[in-house]
Amino acid sequence: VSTTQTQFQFFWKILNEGYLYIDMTATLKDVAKLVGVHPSTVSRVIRGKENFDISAKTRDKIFRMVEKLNYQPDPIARALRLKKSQSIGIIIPNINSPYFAGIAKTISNKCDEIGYTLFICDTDEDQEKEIRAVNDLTRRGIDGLIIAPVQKADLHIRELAEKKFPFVIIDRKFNDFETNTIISNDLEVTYNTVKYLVSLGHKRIGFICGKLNLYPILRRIAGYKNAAAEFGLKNDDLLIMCGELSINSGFNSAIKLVTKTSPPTAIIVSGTIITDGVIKALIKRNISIPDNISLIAFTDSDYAPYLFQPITTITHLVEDIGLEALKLLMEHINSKENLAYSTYVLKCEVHLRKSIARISN
Amino acid sequence: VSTTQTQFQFFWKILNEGYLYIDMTATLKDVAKLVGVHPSTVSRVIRGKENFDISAKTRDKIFRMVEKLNYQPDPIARALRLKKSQSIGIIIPNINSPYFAGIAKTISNKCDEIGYTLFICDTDEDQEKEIRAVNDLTRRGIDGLIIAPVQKADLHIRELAEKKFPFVIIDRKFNDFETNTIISNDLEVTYNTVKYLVSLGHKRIGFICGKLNLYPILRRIAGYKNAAAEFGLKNDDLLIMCGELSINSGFNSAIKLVTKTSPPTAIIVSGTIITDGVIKALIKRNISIPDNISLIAFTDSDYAPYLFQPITTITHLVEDIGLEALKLLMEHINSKENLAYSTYVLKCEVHLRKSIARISN
DNA sequence: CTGTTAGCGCCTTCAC
DNA sequence: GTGAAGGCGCTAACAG
Repeated sequence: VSTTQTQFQFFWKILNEGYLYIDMTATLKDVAKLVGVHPSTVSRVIRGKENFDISAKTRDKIFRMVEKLNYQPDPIARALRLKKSQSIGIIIPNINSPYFAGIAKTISNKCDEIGYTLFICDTDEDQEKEIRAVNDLTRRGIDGLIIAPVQKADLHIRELAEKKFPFVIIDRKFNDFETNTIISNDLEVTYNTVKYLVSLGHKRIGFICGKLNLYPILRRIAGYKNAAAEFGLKNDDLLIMCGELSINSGFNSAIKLVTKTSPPTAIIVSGTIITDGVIKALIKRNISIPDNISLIAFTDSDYAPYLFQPITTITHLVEDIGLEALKLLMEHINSKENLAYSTYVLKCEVHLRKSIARISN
Repeated sequence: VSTTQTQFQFFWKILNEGYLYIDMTATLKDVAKLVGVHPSTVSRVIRGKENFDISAKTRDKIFRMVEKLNYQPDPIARALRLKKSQSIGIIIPNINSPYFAGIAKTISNKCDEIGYTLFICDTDEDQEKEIRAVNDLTRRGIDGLIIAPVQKADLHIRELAEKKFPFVIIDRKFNDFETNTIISNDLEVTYNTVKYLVSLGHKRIGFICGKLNLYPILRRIAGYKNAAAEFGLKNDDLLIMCGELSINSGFNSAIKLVTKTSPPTAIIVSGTIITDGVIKALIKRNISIPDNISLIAFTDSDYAPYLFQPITTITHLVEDIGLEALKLLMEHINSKENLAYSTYVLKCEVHLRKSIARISN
C-alpha cells in the first residue's frame, strides 16, 4: 500500500462519513480518483486555460471536489516541473534602514496584490552573504530578483545577466555591462546642496558618511567634489569623513571635523545612523544648529523634524523606487523575447527645515 | 534525444576540450554518467553518510567530478522528495519597525551561519496577508516558522499547532492552546513605570498607543490599568488614547490629551512612530519636556537620545529575542519526538533620560 | 473532450 | 559496494 493510496483511502472514508479534514493536503491524484477522471484532466481544469475544452459537467465536478478537499497545487512540484514559481526575491543590504525597509515593504504589498510571493533577504552589507543570497534564491526557483548590491564584487550580478535571468538593480549603475536599473539623482542633488550652501556664504563644507560600499554614497561624494571644484572650495578632501555604519563612527567623524583649526561651517551627512552620531557629537560639544553650524542630512527616516533641532533632509521617493523596480522586473519576467534593459533615475526630495543658516563674512 | 542527454553531451564535449562551463547547472545524472556510475551512487556520496560504504576510489572520482561541474543538488527536487528544505520563514507585521527589523536581522545572520535560508515576510499589520503568508510559506516547503502575529484571528496558528508544524510565536501568548513563545515583560515594565511616575508625584498619567492589534500593547495597557487601580489614579480609561499606526494618530492623541481640562502630567507612549507624532504635538503646543510634561516611550529606535529633548525609553532585548526564537525553532525542527513547547519571557530595559520630572504638589 | 506516457531532479527501498 | 526501480506532485506532448 503506497502512501498515496493510504491518503486517498483516508479521504474516501471521511468523505463517506460526511466529514472533511481540510488540513490534510490533497493531491491531483486524490481529486482525480474521487471524481473518477485522470489526474491530467484535473490539472487542466485547475490551470483553467480556455483551449483545454473540458466539458462543463466534469469541470464542475472537479471544481466541487477541489473545493471540498481544499485542494491547492503543490508549488514545489510545480516549480520542479515548470521552472517557474510565482515568487521573486529582493536582496537588500540593511533591513534596519528605513530606506531599504520602505522599498521592501512597498514591493511586498504590491506582490501580495498581484499574487506573487516575495522573499526578502538582508545581507547585512556583507558581500559574501549577498553572493550566497543570490545563489540561494535563484537555485530555489524564484522567477526574478531585485537587488540593492553592496560595492565590491559584481561577478554574481554579471552571471545573472549572462544567464538572462530577470533582475533589477537598485541604487547602482554598472559601467561595463547593462542591467535594469533604478537609481536616484544623488550626484545632482548633492551638487545642488553644496551650491545652495555656497550661495549662503559657506566656504568650508564637510561631508560625513558611513562605509564606501554603496554606490549612492560615492555619487554623493562625486557631486560634492564637482561642486567643490567648481565653486573653489578649498581642502575639500580633508573635509570628507568616511567610516563605518554606526553611531560611533558618525560621532567620531563629526568630532574630528569640528575640532579642526578651520572647522566647517556646514556639514552634509549621509545616512540615518550617521546622522544620529553627528548630532550626538554636536550636542556633546555644545555646538548649536544652525547658529554654529549648518546641517543637512540624507535620511529617509521620519524623525528628522523632531530632533533637538529639526534637520533639513534629502529623502528618496521610496515608494516610487519600489514600484518602478517591481514593474520593470515583471515586464522582464513576462516577456518572451529579450526585452531591452532600462534605467530609471528618480529625483530626491529636499525638505527644508531650520538647520541651515546664512554665513555673514 | 532527451534534454538530459543533450545536456550531458554538452558537458562531455567541454570536458574533453578542457573547458568548464560552470554556469550550466549539472544534475546527479550528469555527474554519474561522466564518472561512469549510477546516479544513486552519486546521491549517496553527496549526502556523505557514513553507513553508505562507498569505495574510496569511486567516492574520490565522484567528488572530483562534482567539483569540476560545480554540481549542487537542486533544492526544489530535494524538497519535493524529502519534504525538507533547509529554509525557515519569519513573518512580521512591520518591517519598518526597528524592533521587528532588528529581530529579523539577528535571525537572518544566524541562519546564514547555520546554513539555513531565511525568508522574511512583511504583513503590513494585515491579518489577511498574515494568513496568506503562513499558507504560502508552509506550502513552499519551509521547515519552520517564526511569527509575530497581529491580533484578531488565530485559526491559522492553531492549524500549525495541530499539524505539529515547528513554529515559534513572538510577542503573543495564546490562552487556549500551547505554542513555543517568546514574549517580553511588557505588563510588568509598564506597571513599574506607572509606579515610578506615581512615586514622583504624578497623579494623571496618559497612555498613547497605535492600533490594538498587537499583544504587547494590550499587555502594556493591562499593566497601566493594574497600576492605575492599585495607586488610585482617576479617570485612567479616559487617559488611554489608541488610534492608528501613524504620526498623525500620535499627534492627534497627544493634542487631545493635553487639551483636556485636567491634562496629564506624564505620558507613556507606545511605539516609535507614535512617539514621533506625540513629540510633534508637544512642539506645536510649546509644551516643554519635562517641565510641563514628563514623557517615557516604548521604542527600539536609536534616535531617542537625540530628539529635541532626550526621551526616557523602554526597549527590548531585540537580539536575545531573535536568537532565542531561532534556537527554540531549531530544537523543534531537529527533534524527532514531540518536544514540549516552551515559553520565554525576556525583560525590557529602561533607559533613563531627562524627560521625566518630579511633580511638586 | 479525455486518457496515456514520460519526465522535472532527487532519494530510498530492494536487490545482487 | 553498487545498480535498478519507483515515486514525490505536477505538466506537456501525443494519442485517440
